[in-house]
Amino acid sequence: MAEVPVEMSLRHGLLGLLAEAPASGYDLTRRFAEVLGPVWPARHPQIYAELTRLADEGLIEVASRGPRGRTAYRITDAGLAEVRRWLAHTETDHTLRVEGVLRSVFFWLMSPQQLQRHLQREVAFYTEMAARYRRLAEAEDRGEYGDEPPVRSLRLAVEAGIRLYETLADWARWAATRPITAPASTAAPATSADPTEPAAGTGAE
Amino acid sequence: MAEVPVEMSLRHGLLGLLAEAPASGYDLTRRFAEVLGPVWPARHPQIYAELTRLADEGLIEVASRGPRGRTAYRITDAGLAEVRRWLAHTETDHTLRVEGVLRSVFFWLMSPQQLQRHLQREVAFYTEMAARYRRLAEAEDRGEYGDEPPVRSLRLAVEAGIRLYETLADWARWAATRPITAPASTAAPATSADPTEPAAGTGAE
DNA sequence: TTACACATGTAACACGTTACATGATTTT
DNA sequence: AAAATCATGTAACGTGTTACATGTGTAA
Repeated sequence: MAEVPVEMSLRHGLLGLLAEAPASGYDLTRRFAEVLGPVWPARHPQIYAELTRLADEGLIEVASRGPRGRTAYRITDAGLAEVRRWLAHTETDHTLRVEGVLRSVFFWLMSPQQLQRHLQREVAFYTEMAARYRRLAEAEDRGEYGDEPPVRSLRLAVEAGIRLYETLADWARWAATRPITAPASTAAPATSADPTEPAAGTGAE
Repeated sequence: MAEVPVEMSLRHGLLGLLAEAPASGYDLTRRFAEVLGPVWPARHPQIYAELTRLADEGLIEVASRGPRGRTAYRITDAGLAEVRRWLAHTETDHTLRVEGVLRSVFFWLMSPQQLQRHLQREVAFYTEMAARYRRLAEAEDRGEYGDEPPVRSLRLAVEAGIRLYETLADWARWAATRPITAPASTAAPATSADPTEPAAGTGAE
């Protein structure tokens, strides 16, 4: 209680999910993995630890105990107030941390062949993710999950997923058309003895 | 040398920057803050610690010592090989971690007023960041930094910045038009007595 | 009866931030 | 002479991952 206010997204993510309905650490781990994974990953040890802390602080409480040690938690009034405080009265941390973009700063260290291969894989990945979120959005739009406020909120996050991954796919496609190491006339020349490529097999993969 | 291969973006980010030219911890801290900050933040204690480790492992070496204890490092052949290995032969970590999107999952816990206010601020922030990157891109396109491969690479990262922030700005604007808590007819009705708004001050902050 | 999904946890370590600390050179 | 900037570092802590460990209930 005499603690300084801390910012920490996982804790508020858990509180937010529990604001919808009681859930166990196991449930929450799955929701994080399935829905929030790409936006906010969290493994079970971290989740269980945080739940213990939240309970100690009175922001959540045990709702029920089930079969194999299953412990479901319910959010308390204090917990609800805390998520709301976080949402409405704290600054969003705007750090992005996109490794795919960080790597692009160093593309000049790759051979044109390696770069094309890399960007193709990136495009494939981002496209697939965009499609996955698009399917989710369509299911939601078909009303498969109802249209309660929590579902409408989730729809927004899903839309962000679609748009972000589409943007990254477009970006990677565009990047593939830009000459980096070669002074270049138009696009990739495909063949060239390249000193950046190690002689023999790359080993793994 | 008998170490297991580790993945870790900061270390490769540093190696990548040093592949361009020798630099000190101070220089690298500034480059991370100025250019890579929004994509990959790193504070000086982490950078100095990592530089020490990289030097121990022979991936970089002291290039020169300057005025007030300044120590510039240069990448070694082993270091160059390591960045290249990372770029061409390791999987990109595709985790996004965007707090602004995580928060959207819980928008239903905010009053319409709070939500509009929040989204307005988000739009403002993302728009400003997009503009900042756009200015950088324009300077690069004007040739102000030359057109060497490292600059061309950086141009790609800058483009990603523009596109990602624009996407987020658009998304936030779109989100503001979607009814969450109200069953709604068209757009935001602006006034409504809302039980989600706590009566008095929320306390701290 | 065997395997699988459910369910929770600990320990060790890797990564990252904040606060503190120190001192040198340069600019005003 | 003071302030700003350069330049590096330590210590403590917060956050996040991996590997290990353990046991229960259900379905094949």
